[in-house]
Amino acid sequence: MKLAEAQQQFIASWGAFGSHWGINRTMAQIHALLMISPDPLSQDDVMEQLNISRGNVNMNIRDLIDWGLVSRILIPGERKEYFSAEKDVWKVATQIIKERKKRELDPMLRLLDQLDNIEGDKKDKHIKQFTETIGNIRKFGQQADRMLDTMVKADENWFLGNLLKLFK
Amino acid sequence: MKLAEAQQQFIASWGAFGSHWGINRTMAQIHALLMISPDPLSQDDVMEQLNISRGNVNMNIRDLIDWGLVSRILIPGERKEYFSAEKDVWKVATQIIKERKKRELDPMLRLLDQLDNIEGDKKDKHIKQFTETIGNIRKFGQQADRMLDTMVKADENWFLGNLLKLFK
DNA sequence: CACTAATTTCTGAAAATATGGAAAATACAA
DNA sequence: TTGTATTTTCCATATTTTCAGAAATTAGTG
Repeated sequence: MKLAEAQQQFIASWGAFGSHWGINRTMAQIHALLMISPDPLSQDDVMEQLNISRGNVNMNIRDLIDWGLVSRILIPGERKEYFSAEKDVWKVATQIIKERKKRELDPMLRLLDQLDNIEGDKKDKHIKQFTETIGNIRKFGQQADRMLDTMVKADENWFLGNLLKLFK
Repeated sequence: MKLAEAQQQFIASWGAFGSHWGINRTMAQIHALLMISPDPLSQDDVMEQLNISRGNVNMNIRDLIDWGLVSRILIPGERKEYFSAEKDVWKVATQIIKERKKRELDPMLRLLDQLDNIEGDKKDKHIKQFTETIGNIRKFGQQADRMLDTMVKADENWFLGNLLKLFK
């Protein structure tokens, strides 16, 4: 397969993939493009290669920077800003986990804490089912929370090593 | 807190939560409602409690059944169908993992396999960066794939037990 | 069969989201 | 300053997604 074709496919699929994960298509495509680019790219480079407008590129690159997946690169003597993506897949994954945990899991757990105390007859089946469901989701969420925390802090080799032992 | 209020909040948040995860809001809300209902509900019950149209309820319940999260319940003597959600959180989680793996991770890995063989000068930095990125994502994906497989097959207690040992 | 209850599909409308491109703001150099 | 390159914001438009409600289909009943 030719490089150009493979690149196109990868960018397109990464975009589609991302959109199943709450990340918009364009943002994921820009991310894909930067991951396979050996050198940092400018906004104009991205515009040209993906055929999207300046405003769109700008917004999405800013989001990627917020997510900690892309960083600004200043090239001495150049006035333009350049951008480069983290290329270590482990770091990309833990960064995404960290952010999503903060934005989604943590608030959900806080809500579940609040919902845990219901007034009324504990024997009522509606109350019983509700508190039981909430309680179980909470317990599960807390486990997941701890596991993800450890994972984010961990070193890749340590993690994979232990994991392999576990899942032999 | 009153039960009714807590239920409302849970349903609303579960809906919002789901929409970050490629599951549409209504579908997640119906799922939430069924999880906290002690008895199976009919389409009309769901319509009434969530204020959504018959068509919408029908479509989304069908999707939930496809995902393996909800099952049809036939009550003898009753002509209506009733629906009930899996309430074991571990089963819910593994079911979702299983489905998403099948729908997203597996196709992505298949694509990456294809993209691994690029024609051209292996010294070219574009080719080098591309094959390296693809290769790393692939390796990572395969690890995740194996881990999720094990997890899906595993029993909850075994899994959590081992996990706790690992993440102490 | 015919009649009715219940489910499913379909369609256009509405809401939400993404996008392009111009205009405004900023940064830098002379 | 002033002029120019670059980035960022803004908002009208396009696209996608969600949704209600009607129509069509299916299944149960006498």
